[in-house]
Amino acid sequence: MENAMAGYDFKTVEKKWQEYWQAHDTFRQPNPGEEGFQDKPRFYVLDMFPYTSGVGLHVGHAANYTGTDIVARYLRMKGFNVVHPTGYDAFGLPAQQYALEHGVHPRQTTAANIATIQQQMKLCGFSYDWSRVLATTDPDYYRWTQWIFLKLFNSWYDPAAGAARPIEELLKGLEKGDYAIGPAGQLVTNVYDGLTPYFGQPVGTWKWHELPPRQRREILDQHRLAYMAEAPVNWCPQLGTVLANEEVTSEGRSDRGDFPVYRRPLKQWMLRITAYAERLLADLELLDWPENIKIMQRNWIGKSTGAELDFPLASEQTEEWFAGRKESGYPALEEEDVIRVYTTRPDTLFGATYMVLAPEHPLVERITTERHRDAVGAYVQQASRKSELERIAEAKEKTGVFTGAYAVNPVNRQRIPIWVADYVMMTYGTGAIMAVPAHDTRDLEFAEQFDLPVVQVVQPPQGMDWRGYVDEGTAVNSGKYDGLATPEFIRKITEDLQTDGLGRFAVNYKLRDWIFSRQWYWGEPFPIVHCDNCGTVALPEDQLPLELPEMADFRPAASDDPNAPPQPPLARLTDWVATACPACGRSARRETNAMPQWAGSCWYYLRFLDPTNDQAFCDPDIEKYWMAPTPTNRSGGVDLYVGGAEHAVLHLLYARFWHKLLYDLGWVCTPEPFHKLFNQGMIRSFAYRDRRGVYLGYEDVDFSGTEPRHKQTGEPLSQSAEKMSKSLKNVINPDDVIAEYGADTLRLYEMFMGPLEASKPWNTRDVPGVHRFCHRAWRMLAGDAEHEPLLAEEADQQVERGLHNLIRKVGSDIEAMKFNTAIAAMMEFVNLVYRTGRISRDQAERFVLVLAPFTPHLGEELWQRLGHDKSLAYEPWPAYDEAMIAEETLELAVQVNGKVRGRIRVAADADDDAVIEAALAEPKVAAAVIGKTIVKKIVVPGRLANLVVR
RNA sequence: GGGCCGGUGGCGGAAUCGGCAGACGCUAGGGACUUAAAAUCCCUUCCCGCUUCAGCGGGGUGCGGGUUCGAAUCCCGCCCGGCCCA
Repeated sequence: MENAMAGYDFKTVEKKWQEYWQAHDTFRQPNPGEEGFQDKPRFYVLDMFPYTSGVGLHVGHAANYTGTDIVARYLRMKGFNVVHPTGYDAFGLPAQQYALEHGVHPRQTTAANIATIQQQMKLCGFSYDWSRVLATTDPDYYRWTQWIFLKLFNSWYDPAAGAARPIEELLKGLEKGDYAIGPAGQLVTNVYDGLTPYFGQPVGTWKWHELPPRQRREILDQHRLAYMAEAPVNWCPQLGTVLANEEVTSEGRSDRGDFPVYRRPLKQWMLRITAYAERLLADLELLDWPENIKIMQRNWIGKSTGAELDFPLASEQTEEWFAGRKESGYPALEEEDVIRVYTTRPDTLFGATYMVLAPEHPLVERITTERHRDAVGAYVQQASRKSELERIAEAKEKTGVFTGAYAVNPVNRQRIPIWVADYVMMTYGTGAIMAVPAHDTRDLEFAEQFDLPVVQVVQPPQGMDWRGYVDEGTAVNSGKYDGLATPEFIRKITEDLQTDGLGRFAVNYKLRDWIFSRQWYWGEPFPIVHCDNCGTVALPEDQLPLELPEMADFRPAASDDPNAPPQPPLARLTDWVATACPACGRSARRETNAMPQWAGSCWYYLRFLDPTNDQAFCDPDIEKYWMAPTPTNRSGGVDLYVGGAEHAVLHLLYARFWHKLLYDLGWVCTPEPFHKLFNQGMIRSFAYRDRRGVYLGYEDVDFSGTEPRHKQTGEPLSQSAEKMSKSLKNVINPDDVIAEYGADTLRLYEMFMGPLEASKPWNTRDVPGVHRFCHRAWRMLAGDAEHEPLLAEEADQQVERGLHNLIRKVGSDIEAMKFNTAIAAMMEFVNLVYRTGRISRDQAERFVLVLAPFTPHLGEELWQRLGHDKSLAYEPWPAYDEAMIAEETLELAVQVNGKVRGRIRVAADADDDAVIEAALAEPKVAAAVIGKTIVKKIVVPGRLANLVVR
């Protein structure tokens, strides 16, 4: 078998060209100002870089990277300067756990994993510019990750400017008296002298110079974009760290290790991404992204409009209180004896029959009556053990307890009970809700569970049950508002509440600030020092990078006690922790948390542009050349970014946030990092099960018949396309495919399977088909032991026409990322040449150039055999001539009443009358219309004619 | 429960704007070449029916309706699957 295929020896050929590319730096792309740089249009094509797991690349990565590689190779031939880099995302919990499991330092396992992946990438023949490679774990790289963190730390979000600005400017503003300080530390613009009710109570407003130094520092710290705050987090005592929501399973356990996870308030570093909520939402309009990804981001940001309003506690409420409110207006901050709620449906206020506080709500403790104290305490305790996901997921069975306290519905002065229930989240809105069971699904379930009153206030359209009706309708049981349509009602009642000092219009976002610290070892250290004298102090930039210190035992402090204090591994390095305060020189302590896994991937696309710069994260002129807007890229940023949809929200949102910060501060020239985004689909693979449901590996399946059978027993097996996983025994390893068929075949198959964006199953049986095509292409131009090549002196006109058609088709398909149909067209062309029996040298060369982006090794080797001595990587993409493609005569289908009755051949430029005439001359058509009246004649140029008869 | 995407032969898929459904590849069957096998090449391969053959007729893109000269494609309702959010 091997012997007969001696013609195309992919093993030798692929090795030869991989070595050639490496030796000649074929894909090195110089930057502007560098030697060898040519002034040409630019294109930045980027893959989501891989996480350096221990298992290397899988076929899904290979599909993604092959797609971008084809685009990069094509555009180089089209005359673009193409920057096409890659690197490694290498910090984080998976790498640390992998290292722990293997008893090796993560530095070593990471290096080994990087070496494996890089080897795989080179074996696939990807045309990366290896002079730009980086890993997020390189001190030269994370130096700038830390630098950007310091930019966050040293900035505040100026709502007036709608942008981040250096914290010094805030300090200046405070010193000059542009701002005063409200009672909660919030900024008060001095225009109204701090007395206007809109800005809160006039009492308790301070001027900057009136405050003691410590308080001044705290106020500045409160406004930084990176700040420390107590936040409810997913605490996993056994892993000894805080986990991100997506690292927690729906059962409330850790994704890694399956340990219990607890909700617990802990002081953490936070990034103020919420300041950017509106811009992150609005700027989606600038982007050429798949609509579903934009929708996911919009949902995640979760903007809603509605009203914020106050329910006084029944114990405090008097008519004087309401009169006072009308006098003083709606306070900016929640007062002590009121429950503030956010609702998108203030029109349902008359139907609010009870209230619910989140278990973490600060009022719970204060308002619970003696009789209910034990039950409430136990409930709050129990709720803290559930993850947020778990609380949301428990849709069916609602739980909760009565506090014994009552609030007053401000519009009808009714006393309504206050409950505590975990279906209300402290992290959404104000952590308290007014419950309108008649028109809210969860409130209704709760009310039914605990037998609370349900009052209709919305009249649904005819024929629908009002109970549980959540959409818009007409107001009922709502006093003077009865009869109003929902939108009008919302506007009216909110205005009235505002007049009465009881509420106001409000915008709410689901987006939360980003919890940015982790209690693990394998992450970027924070460039921060804690000083008793100066507070939280940034390291000066010239002290970066703050290198991650070596640790023999980097195991996190695991504990069975959910209340034990976090002990980041770095805290055990007492020599390292002890340092001098950069501000005052006295002894101080280093921050011992580490950054989360997302940090490094937030800006890597910028470092690729100027990876060795030690003066800046990227030179501004270089950044401008590669990122500035172009005619086809209005927003600016990476021209094409390809990766899986699993990063639709977090990575892409975090990177956009960091990019906007750098944009505000003038470090980058575009508001968005990635102009065009493309999501490749998941590659699944067939899994085989016997009657008992036991999964079988491919080596145990007999594929020879029409249906898969068990190799040993002959039992028929069930087949289903599943996500690849060890337990389903259906993992396809790209290295194995390369060993058996070569990289060109792997590339070709992955692109031929179907559209890149579609989810599709790997079918091992289809691989030889594209492999055969490689051999056919080779034999066509180079021959083998038994066959002469089809190269001929004289060009065939049919082949020439087919070639022009092919050049056009492949070019437009690559630009549309439709690689599967491009390959089908190449197969058709090769079939045409075999039928014709000859192809001229000149035609052969153009065909090879078209083929090469897909199967670069085969392309280079054939190119060389056609008499060229250097790589085809920068050869111009062949041109095509429309006139050559146009046929002189066309075959049209002729329909009678929509059914095809015959075919005619007419001149390409035949007019409608000529087509109809030819159609009627066709015997089968004539037979179908005979004796009938033709009532309508339709001619679709180049396609068909349709005669409507009666 | 809500949102988004999808459902086309034995399989992966194709069909630019509403215009010949099933390109291309695989599988399977048959044939040529061969001592034999592999490789290669050729033919058949959506379903049903008629026909000795050439060929002919009908149905068909998850299901049911609709719009249209014409629907895989557009609209309405339903079923199923996937992803995201709840």
